[in-house]
Amino acid sequence: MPIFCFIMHTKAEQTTEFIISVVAPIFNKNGFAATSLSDITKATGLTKGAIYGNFRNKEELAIATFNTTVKNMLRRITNHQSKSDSPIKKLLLITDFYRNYYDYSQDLGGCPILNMGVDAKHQNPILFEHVKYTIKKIKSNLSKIIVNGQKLNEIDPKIDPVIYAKKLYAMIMGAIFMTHTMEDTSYLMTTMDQIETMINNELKY
Amino acid sequence: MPIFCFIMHTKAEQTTEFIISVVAPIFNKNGFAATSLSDITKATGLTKGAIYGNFRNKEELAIATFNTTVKNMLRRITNHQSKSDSPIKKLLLITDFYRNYYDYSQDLGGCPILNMGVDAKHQNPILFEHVKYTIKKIKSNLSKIIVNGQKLNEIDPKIDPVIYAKKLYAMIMGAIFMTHTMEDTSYLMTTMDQIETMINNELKY
DNA sequence: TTAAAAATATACCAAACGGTATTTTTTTAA
DNA sequence: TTAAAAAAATACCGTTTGGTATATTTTTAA
Repeated sequence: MPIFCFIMHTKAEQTTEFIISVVAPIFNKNGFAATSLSDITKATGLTKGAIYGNFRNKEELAIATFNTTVKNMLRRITNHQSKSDSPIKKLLLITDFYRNYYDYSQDLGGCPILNMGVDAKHQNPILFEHVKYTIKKIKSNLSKIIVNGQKLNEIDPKIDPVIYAKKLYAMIMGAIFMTHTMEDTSYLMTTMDQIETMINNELKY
Repeated sequence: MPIFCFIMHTKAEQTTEFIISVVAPIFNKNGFAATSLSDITKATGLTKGAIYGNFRNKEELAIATFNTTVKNMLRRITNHQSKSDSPIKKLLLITDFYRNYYDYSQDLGGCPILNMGVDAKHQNPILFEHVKYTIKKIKSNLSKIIVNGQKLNEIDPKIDPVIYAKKLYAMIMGAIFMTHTMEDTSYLMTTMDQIETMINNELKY
């Protein structure tokens, strides 16, 4: 008969979570190939035995760290945009979220979608698929907000939701790349200004 | 007394150029750490002796490949925008260039600025400086076109050239990232549409 | 044609790589 | 408290890593 355990996690679960939390920013910063097992053991203070007892191999660990980081990030965005029911205001809450994205993503070791999108493309097809899946989810979230805005007569019905979602997310990713590469948050700020202008001038009904 | 040699290159120069041309897309695709000397010798058909006879180490070779690829790319953009003297038309020629950028950069193994910007950031400070320098050059080119457009009364004098150049280049880089990651050129196309709309609606005087 | 110089190939190095089999330690539940 | 089970540490594996010293080949210019 199984024992239901609500608060405590087993030792294994705790270790697994601990490894992920410590290793996630390392993989995010250095990429898959440039992160070695010795980087991982050094950072965690654990031995290879412990790592390979919790993860089948380096790849599985890398995927777990990416998925965990992204899951936390998506929850945060969802939380943030749930502060309003109005689609237009939801979009403005998203630009607001990304205005603070540099500080947030710095703690993660950079933007995981950007970093893994570039890193995994020619290195790790499975990890790369996870990146694409994540982008599809975010894009779909954006386009659903636009569709909803059209239903509620907040957004111009002539707008193509999918195309506009693509445009917006490309702009966001570009601002993230430029801000991290040039270490200059004004890229994020001015791009969010531009998106807000577009929301007001092109989207609003 | 030196002999001036206009057509022929010495054997060494030929080999150096050959190595760069073969290895450039490999570094661009895989990144610095994930490209091994054996990748390099395999692709060139040369031995380590030949490689290390032409380059001090792996890093110097990586920098040489990046600089060569970028130099060729910048020459191509410069060429393209020189087809008009009008600043507004120069900007439209740049969007036109990036509409074809997916096919072009595919041959290079992806966008070197995007790939190396992400890859080198936590791996190779010298290479990363080269990326930043390149971005500054491109951004400065854009802002000079805008300044010139204001001088010629083609562009609204209320526009801040540096801020607008940042905005435009962030959008371009975002479109490049999305197109390469999702393997979908519509990101580049719709972003260029948007930039052209901005040129016509916000920039034009 | 030939000898010096330059370029390339060969053979080798210690260190680090990802991964595994085995032993020791710790946790678990009776 | 204790024995079984689970987790972590240790010791080891073959391979690959970037790099170098030396030998060989090729180019160069007299």
